[in-house]
Amino acid sequence: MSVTRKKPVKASAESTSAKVRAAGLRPTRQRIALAGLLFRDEDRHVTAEALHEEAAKAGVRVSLATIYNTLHQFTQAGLLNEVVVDSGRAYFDTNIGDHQHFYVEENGALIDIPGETIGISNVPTPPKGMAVDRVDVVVRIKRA
Amino acid sequence: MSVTRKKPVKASAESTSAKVRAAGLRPTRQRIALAGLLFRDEDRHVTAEALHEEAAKAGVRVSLATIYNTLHQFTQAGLLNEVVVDSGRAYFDTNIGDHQHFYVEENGALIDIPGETIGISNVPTPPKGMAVDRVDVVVRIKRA
DNA sequence: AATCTCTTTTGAATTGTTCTAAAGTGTTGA
DNA sequence: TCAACACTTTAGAACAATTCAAAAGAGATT
Ligand SMILES: [Mn+2]
Ligand SMILES: [Mn+2]
Ligand SMILES: [Zn+2]
Ligand SMILES: [Zn+2]
Repeated sequence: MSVTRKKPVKASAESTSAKVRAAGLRPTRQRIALAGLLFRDEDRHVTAEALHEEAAKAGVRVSLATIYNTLHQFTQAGLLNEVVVDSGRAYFDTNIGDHQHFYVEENGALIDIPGETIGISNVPTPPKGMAVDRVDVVVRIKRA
Repeated sequence: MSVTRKKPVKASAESTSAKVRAAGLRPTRQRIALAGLLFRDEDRHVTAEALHEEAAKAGVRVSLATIYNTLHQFTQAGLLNEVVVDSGRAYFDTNIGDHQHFYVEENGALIDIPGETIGISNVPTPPKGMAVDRVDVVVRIKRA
């Protein structure tokens, strides 16, 4: 049988608030609204600017500074992961499980590659006194 | 016997100029000086700002705009590779062979991992109409 | 409700990079 | 050898992404 990861099908405002609180953060209007946008459906990848626009469209007034604060707090709380694929802007990922990405250089889109898919072997031992924090694999793709 | 990659042991001003010319670029004072710094010894990883400071220390007057122009031109000419490990600044690598990196988050240092070391298998097929451009692996390390 | 602490906001500040347009330099071929 | 042209460099402005500061606002606790 295949190991299927449970997706949060539909998070209520209640559980959203609880999720924020469980992360050790006060469930403020802004944090609840952003968590609602981020975690209501499928896993997703957002930039600060994109989330800001999305919030605006959803009628939620949140400053850009708060978007940045929130993304970083959620990341620190383990609710989000940061994905580094571009030396110009930061992406945040609601999929916090072990997985990799396709990165479409042309339009900046990220596509998840399930964690069991790619095999990575023989990662060398880090220099003395250092330990592996994380191994990131980015498959850059472009129009064939 | 082991396959040892040839390192450019010591590039003369002559050959540096030739290298720039061979890349289809006019061997200007700035480009020759920067190529000299970049390719004289071992493979290295630089940021624009770091190369700018290094040039200044070496007594070469080059504007930051020229550093950026040159790094991009060298990259486009295949003399350098860009390495994406930080969403805040761009790194350029004089090692253009297939290889991966350790990235020391603490101080921004990059350490090469030879191309034959890490094994990557089962890279999935990209979406229709797309092709793999490159697979990047970054091993993020921190103090143990 | 009073109070305390944590948050949000606005706008300025910073950082990294790109752009502009004017001045300078490499190349070519009389 | 040098004029003429194309390509380069430069300073500084402009931009984009992100962070910071200080003051106003809002959750939590009593
Ligand atoms: Mn670039
Ligand atoms: Mn930036
Ligand atoms: Zn992802
Ligand atoms: Zn390298």
